[in-house]
Amino acid sequence: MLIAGPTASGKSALAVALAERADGVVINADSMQLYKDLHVLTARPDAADEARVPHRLYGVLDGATRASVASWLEMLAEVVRDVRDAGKLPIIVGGTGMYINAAINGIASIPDVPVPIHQDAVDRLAQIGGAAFRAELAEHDPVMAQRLFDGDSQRLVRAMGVVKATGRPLSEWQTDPHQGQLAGTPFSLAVMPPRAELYQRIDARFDQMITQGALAEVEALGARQLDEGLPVMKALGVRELLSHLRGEMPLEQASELAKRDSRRYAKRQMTWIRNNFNPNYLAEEKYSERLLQRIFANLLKTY
RNA sequence: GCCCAGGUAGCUCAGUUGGUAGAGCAGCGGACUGAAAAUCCGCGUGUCGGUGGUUCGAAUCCGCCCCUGGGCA
Repeated sequence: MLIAGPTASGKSALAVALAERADGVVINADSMQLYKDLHVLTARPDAADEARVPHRLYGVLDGATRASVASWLEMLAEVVRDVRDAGKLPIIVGGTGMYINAAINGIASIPDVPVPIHQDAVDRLAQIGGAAFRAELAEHDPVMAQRLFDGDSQRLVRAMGVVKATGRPLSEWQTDPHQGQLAGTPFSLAVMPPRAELYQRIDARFDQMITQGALAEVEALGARQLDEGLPVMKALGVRELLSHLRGEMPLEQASELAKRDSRRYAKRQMTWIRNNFNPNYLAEEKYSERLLQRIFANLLKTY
């Protein structure tokens, strides 16, 4: 089973409820909840949830490491196999569209880009700017250069790194047969609450995170002096709360900015779900008992 | 009650000597193939407080009314 939804939609609560009734295991498909450093701020399931049903792939990586779709997909394959071997139902839940997409469709098998080559691309881009960098990329991978914008630094660097490291354009690698998708056809669900209601929940939840210790968490993360480019450092709220802790802005302002970023993120997630995810069941409301009953009815009808 | 200053986008405000309006923020739509809570692309969303008038033409000028803030009583 696959559950997608924007942040604060209640998809995790739904996953737990379904797992309880269907002898399932909840498996994380959320890039930030992979890291152990930010328990509260990334809204990871709490001890009470974990006591109700088994959870996998939550807080399994150190913040100093860099996950990727590919590494997640590998971990996922192993976990799903374990869960199935145990005769339980895997329930994959998360808001990271690219991960969910990989679970359904797999990904092209592309060699790793060595760190020095990646770093060269990063430095080069910073030095000559996006437009010139993209022109250089066009000499190695015209298809990708055509497809990307000057400002899309992340994809430009990735494309350059791959072609330099492998001698073959990323645009070609990506047309290779995809691998690693899950076997079978999952029952898929999307939780898409009304916008205004979701935004209210996001705002309220952030205040709650603060009272539950998000600040201390971020302070501890900051004390580790990790590279600012690491994924965990990009979690929503980290930048603003660190800024507040350095005395650069009042907590209230940091909160407002973090909430705004979270709302924008939720909007991007919903755009992704609308246009890239075709669920067996679309719930345009937040999680509730009634919703659960309707989902079960639908499930039985489908299978 | 009188005197000022204001009422323009969801918010804060611009708006030349009259030619039916534009910035920032918020917001909305979209892309997404190994950092994805990332990284990008696109879009003003409007009874210019109301109503009469002057004018070919009014957010701009005049009258009256309503509302907000400040002052004087």
